[in-house]
Amino acid sequence: MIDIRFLRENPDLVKANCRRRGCRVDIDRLLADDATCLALLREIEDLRAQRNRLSKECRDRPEAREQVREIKDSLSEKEGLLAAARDRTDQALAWLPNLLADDVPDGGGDRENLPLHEYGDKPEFDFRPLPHEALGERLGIIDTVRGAKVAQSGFYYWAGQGAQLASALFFWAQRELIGRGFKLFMTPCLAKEETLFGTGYLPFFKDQTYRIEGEDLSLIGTSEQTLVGYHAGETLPASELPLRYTAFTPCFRTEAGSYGKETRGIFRVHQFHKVEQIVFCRPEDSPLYHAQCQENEEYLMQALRLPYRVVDICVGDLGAPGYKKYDIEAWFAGYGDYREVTSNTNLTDFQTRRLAIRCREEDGGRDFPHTISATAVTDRVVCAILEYYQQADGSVVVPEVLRPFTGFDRIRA
RNA sequence: GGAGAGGUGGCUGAGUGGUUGAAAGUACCGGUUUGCUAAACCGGCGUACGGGAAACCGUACCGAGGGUUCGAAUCCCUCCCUCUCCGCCA
Repeated sequence: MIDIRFLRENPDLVKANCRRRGCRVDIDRLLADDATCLALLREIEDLRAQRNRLSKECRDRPEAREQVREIKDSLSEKEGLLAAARDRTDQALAWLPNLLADDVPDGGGDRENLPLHEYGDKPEFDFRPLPHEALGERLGIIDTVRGAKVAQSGFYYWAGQGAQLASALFFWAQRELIGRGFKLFMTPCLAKEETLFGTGYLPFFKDQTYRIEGEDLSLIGTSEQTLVGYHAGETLPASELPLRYTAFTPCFRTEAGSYGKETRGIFRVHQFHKVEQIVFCRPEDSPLYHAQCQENEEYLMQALRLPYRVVDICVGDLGAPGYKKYDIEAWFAGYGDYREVTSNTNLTDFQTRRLAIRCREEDGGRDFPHTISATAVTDRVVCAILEYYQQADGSVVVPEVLRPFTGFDRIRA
């Protein structure tokens, strides 16, 4: 949420931001509605003050009651106008995207993200490497057919050694993050609209959300929603920041409108699994912790020995709540290209404003903390492992760091 | 799912129509005093929004939303949540 006072004082800046992001909110109309609200608010508060004063006299002076009644009539009329104007401003404000960091690259979509650096050597094969879906099928560890039978196309099973490998990865990643100061949670996998709105998923990604019929509940698209929402309405002592939270949850996305886009394999599915990193920090510290989360992500990739590159996300690919975002794209040997496996976003105070999460300094000063939301690992990382570690005989070697958790060092058909 | 109880400030807890934004206690902050620890005493101590250079003023807030009334924490309606007992259950 953009601070309405910031908008009043910097309309041109917000307009420029909207233009850059292709956001169609009419700022002038928003400001006009806001001015109406302020004017009405002043009138209403004056009337209420009069009413309160007069009604205290009513005991001794019953004739004052008639005056109060008149005030009430004009009050309720103005209150109606205020409610309508406020509704319009809230609506517009809800759709206003976050500001952008100065150095966000231009660009209209994911093709124009800016590669920053690469790590690791792409593997050389003396055979033709397979994509993960082919490997998964041959090894009997990815079952999309039964996923579709039991649920729907876009769902799948990890089976046998594949499920063990995935579990090992997720468990290992959680342990690593705990070792880096993160507090582990197991969270609800459903959340109410307020929570999805507060974390910026609504209204922007409404069509990506599975909603439970007849309930104010939706399946979470990420544990970011439940981990950030955890502190909704709270005031955090600044001395306790940063708070680092992690959780492993399933993530549900309808992927409406993305049919035909990367539909092969299990790269884009309705349910995936993710270990998440969330940081709440003082506003001035968010670039620091954004970098720290990035370092954590890269550390995990490096420990797995997966080649990857880091890309700086351009305007067109940066979601409305984001201020600055980096993705890690792992090398998918069978696919023959880099593909997104994790992302790391500095959301500044966009979420904390919506969720009314504040921090209080020792001296009593209050502010909205910033949040960082970064992936640690997902199923996509398992896919990258399969493609990178595949062998000529069709087996897949288990990355060394995961062997203590899988109990085997190779997946065979 | 059935029956009952309840939601007031950081916490405990008074308050059933009129200077109650809310007693009291506790916690916290400042001060005084007493060898230390501690205690005693005095003072302060909610949030948000609006106005103001500021002091400060106004408005709103006692789970949420409506209603009654000149006036609602207090009365009425709806909803939400929590707790206890019973049933069911991983």
